[in-house]
Amino acid sequence: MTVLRPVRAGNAFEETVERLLQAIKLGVVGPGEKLPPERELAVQLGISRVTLREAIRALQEADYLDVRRGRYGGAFVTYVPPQPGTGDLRRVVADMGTADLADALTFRMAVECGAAAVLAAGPLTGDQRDLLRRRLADVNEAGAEDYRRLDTAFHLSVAELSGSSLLATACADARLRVSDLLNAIPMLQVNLDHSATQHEAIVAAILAGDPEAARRAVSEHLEGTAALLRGFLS
Amino acid sequence: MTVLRPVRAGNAFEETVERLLQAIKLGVVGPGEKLPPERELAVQLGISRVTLREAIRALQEADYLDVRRGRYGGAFVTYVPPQPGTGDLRRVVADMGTADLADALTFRMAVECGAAAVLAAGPLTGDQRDLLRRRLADVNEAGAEDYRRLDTAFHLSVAELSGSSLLATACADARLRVSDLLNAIPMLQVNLDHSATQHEAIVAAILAGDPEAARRAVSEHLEGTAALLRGFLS
DNA sequence: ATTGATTGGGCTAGTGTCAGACCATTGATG
DNA sequence: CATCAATGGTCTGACACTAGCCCAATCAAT
Repeated sequence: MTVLRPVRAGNAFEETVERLLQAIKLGVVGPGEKLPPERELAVQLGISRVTLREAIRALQEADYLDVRRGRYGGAFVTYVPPQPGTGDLRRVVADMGTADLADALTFRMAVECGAAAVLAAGPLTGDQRDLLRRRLADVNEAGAEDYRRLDTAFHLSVAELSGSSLLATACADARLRVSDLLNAIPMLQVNLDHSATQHEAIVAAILAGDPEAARRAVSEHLEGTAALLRGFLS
Repeated sequence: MTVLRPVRAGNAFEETVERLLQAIKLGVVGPGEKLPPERELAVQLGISRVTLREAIRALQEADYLDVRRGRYGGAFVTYVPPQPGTGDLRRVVADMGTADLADALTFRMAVECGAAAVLAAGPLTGDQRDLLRRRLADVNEAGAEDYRRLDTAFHLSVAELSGSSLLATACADARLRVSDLLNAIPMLQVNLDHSATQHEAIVAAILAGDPEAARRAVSEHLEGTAALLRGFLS
């Protein structure tokens, strides 16, 4: 039964590593940037500094972080997303299992469509409209190294602007579950152009305040990604 | 930022109490039924028996459970959902905060609409169709005491049949967040009739394989509940 | 009445996690 | 060059949680 599932996913250390890995892989803290100071971060994550430091050390040893002491020191992100190639995709899928893959794609479709619809339905301030346009522009101007990160930022912005933190969390979770997959598929210019058009459509629908159109636009966009995945797998 | 939120909601004891309360309030284990044996349940919840027992004792002292020793003993649910009255509603809302309320309603709307659409889109086996009809019939035949529980079961069935365990979990979570509210609003015959019609529409759309209609039907249904809440609050 | 299986009740030793204090290093600033 | 603020590094005592074991109660089957 769904409700009598494990109370916690693992011990505090493991969960913390997972979280930091999320922040890094999703590009919340990009390459060269640093995590917040330990004391601060520990509070944000609701754990003790000791546990946080263990997690940081693990990521350091796995070459995700470079930790420097002293003032202006900190834990700097060294991880750069791998240049994608189709070769890895099957391995990534094998790692997560096809059932989980379908689950993740379905979940993502549901929550992101929902977030876009909610956002389009509500009134938007000028700042919010600007942010949305800014993120859209960022993706369009992005080079190959930054593309995934800024694409993620765009999608998460839609979720966060919806005003529902539960939805935003769900979208972040969903995105994370597919991020390894996305990183493994090659970026072809055709697909990038296609995505750009779809991103435009999403923003247009949201700014126009048309929930149905927004939902449809997101749906088509994500369906495109899913189709791409299936294409590389078959 | 969404991704650097607390790693754990509280200590194991608190989270366990919360979970068991979920199971009880959502009617996963109905009045008079008993929880699984401690050793078994502890494994399911991924916690030690000691911690589980503390949680059970807390619920026992709060009169949710009656614990009996010996063979054929166990932790029996004594909790019966309170007969609803509008008086409590304001207090419940005050407890959770209006921002959280809006968040919960939004989240629920997104995930349940998504689940219904997914379910309607996919092919359904005969058994699945039967289960759906069965749950619908259960709600319609339910007496006042069983109504909320069977209504929950109906909604959760839609989510679980969608085949996405992530979505099902999200729906259960969403339902839980509003369950206190639902329990606090009075059940008027008009509303029950209205809900019954909407439930029929949802099932019809799903069985017809029409995702758009299914989404719309769920949306109207939940919007009705939300409106009802607003009505009692204003 | 006896037995045996099932279940809750309780104990202990070991490990995980926490809060808080203090130390060590770094580099900008005066 | 000395200072100082910000930051990572380390230690300690307390508490939470776990695994595993054995005890106590209950009740159907014999």
